[in-house]
Amino acid sequence: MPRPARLPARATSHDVAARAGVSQPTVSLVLSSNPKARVASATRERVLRAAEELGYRPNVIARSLVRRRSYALGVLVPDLGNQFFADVVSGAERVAAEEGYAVVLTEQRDAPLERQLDALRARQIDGVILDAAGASAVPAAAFDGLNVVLVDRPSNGWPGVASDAEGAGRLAAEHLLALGHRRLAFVGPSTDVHAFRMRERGFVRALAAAGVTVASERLRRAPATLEGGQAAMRALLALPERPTAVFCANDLLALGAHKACTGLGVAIPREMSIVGCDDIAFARFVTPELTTVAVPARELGARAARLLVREIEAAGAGAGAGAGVRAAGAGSQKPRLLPVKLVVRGTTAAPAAPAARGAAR
Amino acid sequence: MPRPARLPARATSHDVAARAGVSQPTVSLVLSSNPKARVASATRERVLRAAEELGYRPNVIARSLVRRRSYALGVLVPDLGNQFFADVVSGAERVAAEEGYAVVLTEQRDAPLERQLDALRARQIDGVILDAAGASAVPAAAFDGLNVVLVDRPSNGWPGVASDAEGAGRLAAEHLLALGHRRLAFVGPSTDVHAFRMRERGFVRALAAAGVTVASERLRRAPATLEGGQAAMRALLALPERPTAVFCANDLLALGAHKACTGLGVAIPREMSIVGCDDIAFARFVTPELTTVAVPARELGARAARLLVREIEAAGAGAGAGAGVRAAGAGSQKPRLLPVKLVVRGTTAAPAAPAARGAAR
DNA sequence: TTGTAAGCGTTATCAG
DNA sequence: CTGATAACGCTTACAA
Repeated sequence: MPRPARLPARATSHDVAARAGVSQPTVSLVLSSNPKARVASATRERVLRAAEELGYRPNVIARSLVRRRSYALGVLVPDLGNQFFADVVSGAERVAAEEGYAVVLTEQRDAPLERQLDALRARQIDGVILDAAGASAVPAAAFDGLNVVLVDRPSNGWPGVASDAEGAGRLAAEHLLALGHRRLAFVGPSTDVHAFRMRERGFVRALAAAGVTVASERLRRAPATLEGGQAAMRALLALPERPTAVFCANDLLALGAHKACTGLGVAIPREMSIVGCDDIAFARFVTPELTTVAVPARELGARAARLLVREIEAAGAGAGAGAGVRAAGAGSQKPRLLPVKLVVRGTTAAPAAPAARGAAR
Repeated sequence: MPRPARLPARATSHDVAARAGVSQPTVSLVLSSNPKARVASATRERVLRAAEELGYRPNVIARSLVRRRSYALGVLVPDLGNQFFADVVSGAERVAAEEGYAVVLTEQRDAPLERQLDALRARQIDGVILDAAGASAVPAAAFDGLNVVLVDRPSNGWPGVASDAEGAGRLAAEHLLALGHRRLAFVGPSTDVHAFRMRERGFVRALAAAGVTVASERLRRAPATLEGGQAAMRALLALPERPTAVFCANDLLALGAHKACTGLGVAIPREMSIVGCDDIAFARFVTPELTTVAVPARELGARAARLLVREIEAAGAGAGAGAGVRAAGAGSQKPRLLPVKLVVRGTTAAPAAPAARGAAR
């Protein structure tokens, strides 16, 4: 059947070749900017002009097929609705674009991680960025033959980037201690997300180092959401001995706590100091603004992408496709943690009545 | 050169064929679930088993090359950091996944739209979802040969999905009028984003219909951000005749206004009623919670994806690739607007002192 | 320096 | 019903 009259069907390298009066591979040579491509500058010129005139764009799919590389990165996030993850994706996308890679976005949802990875593999994805995938035993074989970078979920098996979550907890503790707080609380989810765990640990340890402990009834577990934070704070406020300050594992929780206090007429920060973690944009939306520990989400994504691209190109150059199995690759793997930063705003102050001595010096 | 010892190199359809003792095309027939593929159930079984045993996954890239379809959708958003867009992407991704398409995410940033589309085209993207691209004259030729769906930016040239932005403005107006407000203000950006424009128009018209006008000094322009909202509200509060209520073009602005009031000790809603638009998650984070008009962002994305897929498959089935030029395709194009919904929460009430008559009935 | 030949892994169109 | 055979558009030796 004669192909239906199709508008200017995309020009191929053959068309360019014809127009330039050269062979098709020559076109490829000229345009692929292959280092060892020595073509007479005369013909190069002709080819370039022909390509220009035809508006030629190499077909990435065809290139992928023969090179066995798609120049695409998969990015897997639990939930785009979470500002933090959206930022990570944004950072990754920027770098990917700079490096000439496309980003194939996949939201985790309910689907099993294994299927998702499989789908990406079918597309010859060059590597994937895995964002805070619950440490739940990943089959490991699921990663077979894939270049992987983990975000905020260190693993001795695969390279990754993470923020200094323990440091975040420590900063919060030191800040609160310095203000004179001694009766402290912590609110965090019970899931096994590494970053949350470390924030808690950092907080508790820094306190311990100062001789302060968090009474178990002041250590509340709650889902990392607004509602979780509200509920936890209500429980805290109902305690016979209220804490004077609380550190929340993320800003959502902190904002929930903030809301609970406001709703119950508990003055922030006079009666209750609150410290969050992440520094999402909305930390500044409430009154008083939330004191929090800033985590560079975008930067996290950017580094992950950079690392992944390096990994890919190393693997690609060397042993062909089957890479990604061994961990750090060339050993250049320094699991350096991205620094976090305390951002003091309006939700923290010295405790109201007693205890206002000590670290104040 | 002998290929470097590579771990279980992905099985191809040839491998499956060999193992099943059939020809390669047969494998393709069996696995592509082609409707008119009548293969003896005996061989079908064998093929399926062989594929299973080898863990065979068809190479989507190869398929794309010959079918001239990538089964991938491009999604272009201005800024993932904006909760609203993130939701649109999320909705689109869900549907795309259901329909067997991957999502290639691109953030607009500074890059010219034209380049971005070109990059997508090079990847043989089957279509793109364009999210609130500023109505700034898009070269039109940039869309050549692409299936496009516009989100929240109606165009007579291309199909799209949008929310009932004008209705949103109307709902806000009616709500405020019903509460007895007569001295009203509007805050919105000056950019030519269609949805914002329509929200404003709906608001103003509904008021006009009730014989109420928005004095020009109570119509504030401000970037659609927290800061913009704050600044606008401060200006409003400084007016000799303060409005008793304000409608903001989106929740970010409303939250900014909220914050300005709280900071200045203006009681919400007693002294100032505020209505936002979008109903992002954070509308419930503040105290009192924000009254707003809910816009189904996720649903918007979902519909866009659905529409795009339909468009693609129609084009693919019919006239081959060159589609997307004419607008609605099969004319099934009903630019139905997604309904919005008023969500009354804590930031609206009857005005304090006078004027509390009228629509209250 | 440039052209020829041979794939990459599929799908599609035929004969057998 | 199944098996050759020919693309799809490009890269990469290898020859001329």
